Amino acid sequence: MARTAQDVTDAELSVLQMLWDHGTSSVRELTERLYKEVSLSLTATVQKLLERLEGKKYVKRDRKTWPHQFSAIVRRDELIAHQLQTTADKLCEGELNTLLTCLVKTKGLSAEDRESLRTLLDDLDSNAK
Amino acid sequence: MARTAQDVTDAELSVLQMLWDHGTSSVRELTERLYKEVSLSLTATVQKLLERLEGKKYVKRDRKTWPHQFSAIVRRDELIAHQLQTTADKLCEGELNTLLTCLVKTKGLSAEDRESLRTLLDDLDSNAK
DNA sequence: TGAAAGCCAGACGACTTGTCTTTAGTCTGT
DNA sequence: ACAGACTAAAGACAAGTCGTCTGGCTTTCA
Repeated sequence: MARTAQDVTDAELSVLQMLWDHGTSSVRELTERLYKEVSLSLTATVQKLLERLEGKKYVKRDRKTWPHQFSAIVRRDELIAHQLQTTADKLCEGELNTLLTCLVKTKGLSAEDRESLRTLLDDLDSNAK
Repeated sequence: MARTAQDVTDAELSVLQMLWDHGTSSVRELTERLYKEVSLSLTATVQKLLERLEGKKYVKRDRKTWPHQFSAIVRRDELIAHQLQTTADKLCEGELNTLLTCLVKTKGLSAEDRESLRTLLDDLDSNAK
């Protein structure tokens, strides 16, 4: 039994970052931004990464345009939340709250960090009301 | 270039869980708990996992006893914090606060969850004062 | 219609990871 | 002190991942 596949690999993530930062793009544009140069092999690499991201439903492709236009269909914070949920499942039996507590407890949060978190919680409270 | 190695793999984690739950153990004990049976190959597998965990400084081995006794040298919450930091580094440029914010924002925390978090923050405040 | 670019499928090599085999070392009861 | 049983250590191995590349095809546009 070999290792379990990662949700998003490093190379895939770097493509996603470009899509988040610059919006809908073509393969060429992405390649230029990522590698500062364009070649047959490099664009093929990006193509493959996009293909895999498309399979994972993190990116969508507009096939009606030429060249195809790619855009992210997860937001950065959604992906983060998903990753955290995965970690929670593995280490805390899915208890996100446990994980949050561990996190807040163990890592040194600054006073400002704590303050902004508290504000955030307040907002949530009033929305939920 | 292949993928970057995982911090703790699934099989390694299951060994760690046993150490967390039952404390210092021998290879045989771990094997029995994990597989409900003992064989040459299974114990060798556990042995190898322990060896790798030792290399990662997550487990220590007492070579003075026979058979060797193994124990975890990270706590569960330390490992969790480390995993989260890794995620933060990858997705938020290391900003743990950003990650926390994303998390709290995106995932539905219950009112009780929010309350316990707030209490936790209060505790931290008074300790830090 | 021919050149330039993009699309796609498949192949590849380096690496990871869980498992197993083999050999050598250590303990136990008699 | 020796047979038998167990443990330790090292390495091999298969299956899978992942980033990269090649080569053949399609589309666009001058």
